[in-house]
Amino acid sequence: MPSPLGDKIRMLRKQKKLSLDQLAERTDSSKSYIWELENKDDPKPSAEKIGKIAAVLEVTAEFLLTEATTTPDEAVVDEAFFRKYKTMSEPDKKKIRKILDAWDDE
Amino acid sequence: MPSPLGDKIRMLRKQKKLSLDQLAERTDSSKSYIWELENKDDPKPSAEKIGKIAAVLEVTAEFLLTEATTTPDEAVVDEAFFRKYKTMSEPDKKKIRKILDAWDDE
DNA sequence: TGATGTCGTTCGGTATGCCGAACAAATTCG
DNA sequence: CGAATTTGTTCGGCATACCGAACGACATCA
Repeated sequence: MPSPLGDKIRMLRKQKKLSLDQLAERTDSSKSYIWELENKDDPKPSAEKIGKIAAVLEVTAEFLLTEATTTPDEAVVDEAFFRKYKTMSEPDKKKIRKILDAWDDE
Repeated sequence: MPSPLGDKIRMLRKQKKLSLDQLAERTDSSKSYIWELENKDDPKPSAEKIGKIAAVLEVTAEFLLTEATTTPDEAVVDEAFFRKYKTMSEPDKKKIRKILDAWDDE
């Protein structure tokens, strides 16, 4: 019954050898709530909590929240793409963004 | 009485010429709630809502939550773009890459 | 053995995130 | 101008995020 978010939190917490109490303390939460995040069905924490938890666990909030749907080697290609994008001029980048923006308007 | 978060949302929303209703629709929210985020004292939205709002406004969630200024700098916009790109299907991503590859041999 | 401590689990209550619907203001258009 | 439409605002209420406190499970150590 746990969620991907819960699994990630538990895994990272144990990796850092923290108890529920310790993680709770460092994230201004209660341990019962950390437990809920790890074990309940579909937790919907606030941005604030996720931010603090991510900081303590030394990952990005994005990592905790997204489903990691790409394979590692896809990720490499994506990173390369992003690097190239960043070398472009601002007006050109804007054009690319526009293209992406309009992508799924039927 | 508005918060920094509220100011940023309002600013970016107007910049994109969206009404409360339109932004609400695109973020699976109600317009009354978007209004609350913009105008209430100390809003504490869920990570889910902030993620969706950030995506539509084309900034990062961290920018909305932590940054002091109301206007995102280039890096924030780039990062938001990259996140949006990563949500696309692999074939679609490939097309975008092709476009970028063909960019500078005019 | 049983006292002490640490860890995870459960649960009742409170605050508030978030909603829909009604209302007010502004804007468009005849 | 007035009617229609679009925008922003207010408000009552449901659902749930988040809490503290009590509980059981397990290890440690006298």
